[in-house]
Amino acid sequence: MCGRYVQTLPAEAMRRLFKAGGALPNLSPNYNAAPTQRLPVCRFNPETGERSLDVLRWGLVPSWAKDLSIGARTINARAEGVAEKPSFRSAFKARRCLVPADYFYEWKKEGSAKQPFRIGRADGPPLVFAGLWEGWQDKQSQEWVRTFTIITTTPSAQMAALHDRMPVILEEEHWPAWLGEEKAEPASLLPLLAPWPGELELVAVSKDVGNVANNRPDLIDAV
DNA sequence: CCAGACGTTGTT
DNA sequence: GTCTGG
DNA sequence: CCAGACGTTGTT
DNA sequence: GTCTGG
Repeated sequence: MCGRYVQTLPAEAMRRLFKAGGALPNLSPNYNAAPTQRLPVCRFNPETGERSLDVLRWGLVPSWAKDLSIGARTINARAEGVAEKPSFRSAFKARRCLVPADYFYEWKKEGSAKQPFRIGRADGPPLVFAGLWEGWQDKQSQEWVRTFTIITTTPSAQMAALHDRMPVILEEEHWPAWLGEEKAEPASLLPLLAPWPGELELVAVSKDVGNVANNRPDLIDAV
């Protein structure tokens, strides 16, 4: 769950949202953000004491991986195992990030067909997912690739009608702890990885969103 | 000791 | 890198 | 998450 | 049916 989302926030809006310093990413609005793509996340840099906006590859690749291919299957990390799983535990301890989104997409089975929905906060602000990031070095080229994953949890009462998982949504008051700006035992952060209890807006959209090659503003229009 | 795995999703 | 299974 | 592919041979 | 790529 949470394998596709919308990310159209202008860099300047993300800078304001997170009060980030440093360079701004130069990205086009993305109405069909998919695994392996480069997408913006917010990280805290302990050396500068500032938050930064950085463009990472979606699908966390552990440092020990032989190649990037595992990243297609690590686009989500289950909250229940994030502190223990070999692929995620070191990132959970030291490399947490925030992932901004306008909406995420969810497909509902309707008989043999699948109807996509866009899901966003009913009260206005963008979604901010709890994420983890990791660095991986290509042994051949020596180049570093930074990747991220979105944490999932059990669904809220509202989302349970649609699916059995949902992405972890963090409120602003919890961003400092999640980013590691405040000293905290990683285990003390686990309670944050709970289903967001607020109201979400579900809107049926075009089936065209299924094909990652499609990326147009009208993908988020109600159908 | 070495070899091999290391992840999520949905569906039956 | 680190744990599990054989 | 969905869409689209889904193979072999020999050689270093 | 199951894996890979985006």
